[in-house]
Amino acid sequence: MNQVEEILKKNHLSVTGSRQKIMQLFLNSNGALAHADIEKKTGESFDRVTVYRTLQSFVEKGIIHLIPTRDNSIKYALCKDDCEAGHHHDNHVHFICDECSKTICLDDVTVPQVKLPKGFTPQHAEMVVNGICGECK
Amino acid sequence: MNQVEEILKKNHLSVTGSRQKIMQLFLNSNGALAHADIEKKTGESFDRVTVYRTLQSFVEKGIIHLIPTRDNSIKYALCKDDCEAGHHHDNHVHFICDECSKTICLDDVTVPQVKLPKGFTPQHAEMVVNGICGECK
DNA sequence: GTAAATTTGCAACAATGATGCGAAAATTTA
DNA sequence: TAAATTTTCGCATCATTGTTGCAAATTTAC
Ligand SMILES: [Mn+2]
Ligand SMILES: [Mn+2]
Ligand SMILES: [Zn+2]
Ligand SMILES: [Zn+2]
Repeated sequence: MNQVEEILKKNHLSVTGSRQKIMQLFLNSNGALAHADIEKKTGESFDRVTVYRTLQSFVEKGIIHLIPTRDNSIKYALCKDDCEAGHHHDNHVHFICDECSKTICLDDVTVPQVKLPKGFTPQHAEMVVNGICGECK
Repeated sequence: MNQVEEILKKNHLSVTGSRQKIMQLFLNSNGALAHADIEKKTGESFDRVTVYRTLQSFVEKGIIHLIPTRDNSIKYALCKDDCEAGHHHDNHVHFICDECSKTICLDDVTVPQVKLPKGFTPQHAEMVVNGICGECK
């Protein structure tokens, strides 16, 4: 049983062509992927709707997480092992390169806490940094 | 000359019905506005395209700024006085209430700096905090 | 007040995403 | 391993969001 199959089985997802191919894409890619990237790379293999539904189920199972971007395009990236179905707890900073426009999970940089005004109760914080990445500099 | 007209003139925008009405909405509202909010509140007055273009020109002039959200819906809020055309420099944290789903500029809370891995050069950072706001708690 | 510049509304289009449903594929059962 | 059951897929269809070109209307400048 290969790595892809293992991940799907572990998360109680049936092993189908689209899921295998898309999961493999995430494992190969070193940055985050947009829906459009995936559709481009899977070529003619799958229907657009299937790609949407596959990404949704991966998110629900805690296999991948969404990354908010300033231009409101959704990106997806693999979660670390400790995310569970229905409850993500990655809390790392994301970096978007203005040069190559790659989106990178900075797994080792945690989102800092900020002191909020009286009355505000924080639940979750996201931080996205734009700039030039290591490879483009 | 009222406040709205003053703001428009100061930013070298011709004073038109849509711009006046939409600017007034921002001045009245205490939170950020989505395109849909604006369309709802301006009722039948203007075309959808006009609202888009009005918001765009306000952003370009540095009158309002975009707020990224986790669900990838764009929100807009008034900039502080020191933003200029083509170059925003609000760098405050934004808060989104999970209860009333209001989006609030925390003007006094600046986005903290984070130490990035070797090679990464930061240019701009956004931080969005979700939780319960002062009024909902 | 008139000419020039800008903005508006409309039509048309593109991109993104959701849903219902029958056909196909995967998993379970025996 | 074959049949029964469950799940997923692909297609058609629709909704929402946002963009563009262009002629008509409005605003501004003179
Ligand atoms: Mn990440
Ligand atoms: Mn703000
Ligand atoms: Zn780069
Ligand atoms: Zn609230």
